[in-house]
Amino acid sequence: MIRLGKLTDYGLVLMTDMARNHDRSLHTARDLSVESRLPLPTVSKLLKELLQGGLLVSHRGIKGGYSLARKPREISVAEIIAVLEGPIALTECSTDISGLCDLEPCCPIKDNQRVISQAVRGALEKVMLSDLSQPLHLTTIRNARGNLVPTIGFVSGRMQ
Amino acid sequence: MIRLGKLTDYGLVLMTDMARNHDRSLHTARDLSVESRLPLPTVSKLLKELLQGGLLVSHRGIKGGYSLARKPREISVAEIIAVLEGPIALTECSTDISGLCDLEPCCPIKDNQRVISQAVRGALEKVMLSDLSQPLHLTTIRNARGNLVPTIGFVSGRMQ
DNA sequence: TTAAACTGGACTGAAACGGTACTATTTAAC
DNA sequence: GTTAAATAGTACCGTTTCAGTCCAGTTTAA
Repeated sequence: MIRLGKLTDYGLVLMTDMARNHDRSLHTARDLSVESRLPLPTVSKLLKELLQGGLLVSHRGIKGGYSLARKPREISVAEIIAVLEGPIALTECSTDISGLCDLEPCCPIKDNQRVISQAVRGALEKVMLSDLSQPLHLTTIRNARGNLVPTIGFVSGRMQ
Repeated sequence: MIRLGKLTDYGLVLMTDMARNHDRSLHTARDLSVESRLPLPTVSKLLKELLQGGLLVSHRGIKGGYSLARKPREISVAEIIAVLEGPIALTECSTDISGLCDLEPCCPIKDNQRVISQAVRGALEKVMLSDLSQPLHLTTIRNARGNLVPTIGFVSGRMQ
């Protein structure tokens, strides 16, 4: 399974939450912890990283907090992942930093790895934070007949 | 960094190698080990997994070996990765198996995770093994003027 | 001055991963 | 029929990475 670490997943949750409540100018780590049901230390850690990655701006001191550095539609999922997991590449070979792979000088598929990484990167760059935050709230969704129904933990067939 | 395990990377190397030497009907683990410069036990292990995943067919006994189950253009990179790493999903939540996530009943972005996973999966399904094996051999590539130049460990700007 | 919030770094237990070894089974060739 | 070469299956272990936590420091509104 190609997978993101849990922390990156949580990071996406936090970013999505901030995008949803975009009207609120400042989000404290504590608030986000409660809303996301994630432990405070973890939330705090993630916010720091997202800040350092330039995705958030912070206001220190009491009455401080974090807010999105840009509009949700201007932040791609690729960026968020890159900040939390490093550059998006499927192997060390695909990174721009060289010298990490033993087979480097004669690696048979080095350039092909780039093809793959680029495909994934391109796909993720097209998904924006606004795409994650707007479409469906989990509490109510519209069913096939167009009626609004309360839903818990069930996902519409929209994507599949 | 979204990344594949080293073993998956090696698996791609092996599959690519078999696709390149597609004329040779049978490839032994030993041959592939020499060609790929990968340790024999590792190669052997990978070939077993690729076999079980249905990507290879095997012939046992002396003069045995492995060969591709289908033509290179009919095997996608997504399949290879899925065999070696499990289903392509970015988080446990994105898998069809449920009940793994604590937040499952009220996860705020569960359906959105699927959007992301689907984007990546779609991208990888479009890249076929034949795309990896044919385009450029590392020894010679064509430069901007169309001249064939010997190249070692350098990649053309084709993708970027 | 105080309390609430961010900032930075360090630490630890657990899980995953890479890598290897061993044994059994199959089969072509002599 | 025996042998040697190859696949098939399983089990193991050391290393590394990851998730998660904690603490001490800094900033700033009230």
